Amino acid sequence: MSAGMYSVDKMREILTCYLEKKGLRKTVERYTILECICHMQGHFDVETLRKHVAENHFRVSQAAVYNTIELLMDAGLVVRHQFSSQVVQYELKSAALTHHHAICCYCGSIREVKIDRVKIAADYKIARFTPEYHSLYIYGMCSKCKFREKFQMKKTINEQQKQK
Amino acid sequence: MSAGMYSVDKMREILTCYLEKKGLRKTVERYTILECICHMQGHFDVETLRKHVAENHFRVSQAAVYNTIELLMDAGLVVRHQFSSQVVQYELKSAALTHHHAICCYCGSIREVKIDRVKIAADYKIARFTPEYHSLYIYGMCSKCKFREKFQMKKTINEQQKQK
DNA sequence: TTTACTGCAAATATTTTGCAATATC
DNA sequence: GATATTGCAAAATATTTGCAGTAAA
Repeated sequence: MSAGMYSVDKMREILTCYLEKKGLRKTVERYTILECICHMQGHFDVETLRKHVAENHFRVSQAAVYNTIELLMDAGLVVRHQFSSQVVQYELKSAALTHHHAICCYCGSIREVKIDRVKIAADYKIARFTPEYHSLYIYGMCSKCKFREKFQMKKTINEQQKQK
Repeated sequence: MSAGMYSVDKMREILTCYLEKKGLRKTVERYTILECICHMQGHFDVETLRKHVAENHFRVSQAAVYNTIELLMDAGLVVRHQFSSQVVQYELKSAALTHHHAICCYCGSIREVKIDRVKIAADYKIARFTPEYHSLYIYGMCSKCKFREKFQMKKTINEQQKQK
């Protein structure tokens, strides 16, 4: 599932197309970062990505990471998520296309859920707007928290954080 | 539409209930901030809210604004959004319940869209998860950008920002 | 009277920017 | 060779935290 529906090669190809169309340069950093993202499972934040790049290949500056993520989003290869925490998360778009997210408001856990995207897409026919991609975030209570609640042990994220 | 489906009084009541249940204090700041949010149209960020509070009522510290927004989210009165920009936006939950969001990837504009929430909710029956609320973000191209594209004037958000 | 909450200011975290060096075209 | 892109470090922005003072219960 690491690279979702597309292979790493396909991703590189899409990036190349995008860069050529836009007249941008094919730098080693851009391809390296893309490849690292493909090999990371699921969601990631900027810092995690940077460490992953450093561990596996070579050093890339913070600025380049930010630049490249923006570029990859623009190229339609990566999408941004903001779940309950403060940290912005990213994900390969081709992976994101295979699921939605169920977020527990009580422990902050995030679960990927298979939901028929076509069915949902069919529901929104918006006048004067051409949809390209959609994100559905479902907030609620996971089974672990439901269980805890039964035994009067329910804690919200706020309360958990205050304990620190 | 300022307060969505609920009146300001109803909101205050919900807050009171929540504070009493949790054994938290009914401070002037909490009620003032809630009231300001009710009177603001649509989305807002922390800084805008702070200014609005200052203009209309009295000074509230930044820390208190952050604390209170967290608390209001916990109370189920406010929801958080992260659209394309870096700035986190908030919205009254009762208002958010009346629409979803169509976000233009090319100019960053955000449109509220009426979509049958019940229909969407019916589509996700998740095992071992109790849904309470969901957000649907539809990314695509608005009519203005579609028009611009026709005349080879298409610009992405990235390109627009670089011009600054 | 107790202590949760606020204001203030400093600390931390996150993202952007300016500029010289470098690598792509 | 021209210049887009990088690395670096500093600046800007956003959020959290510690602590003394204030006010809710």
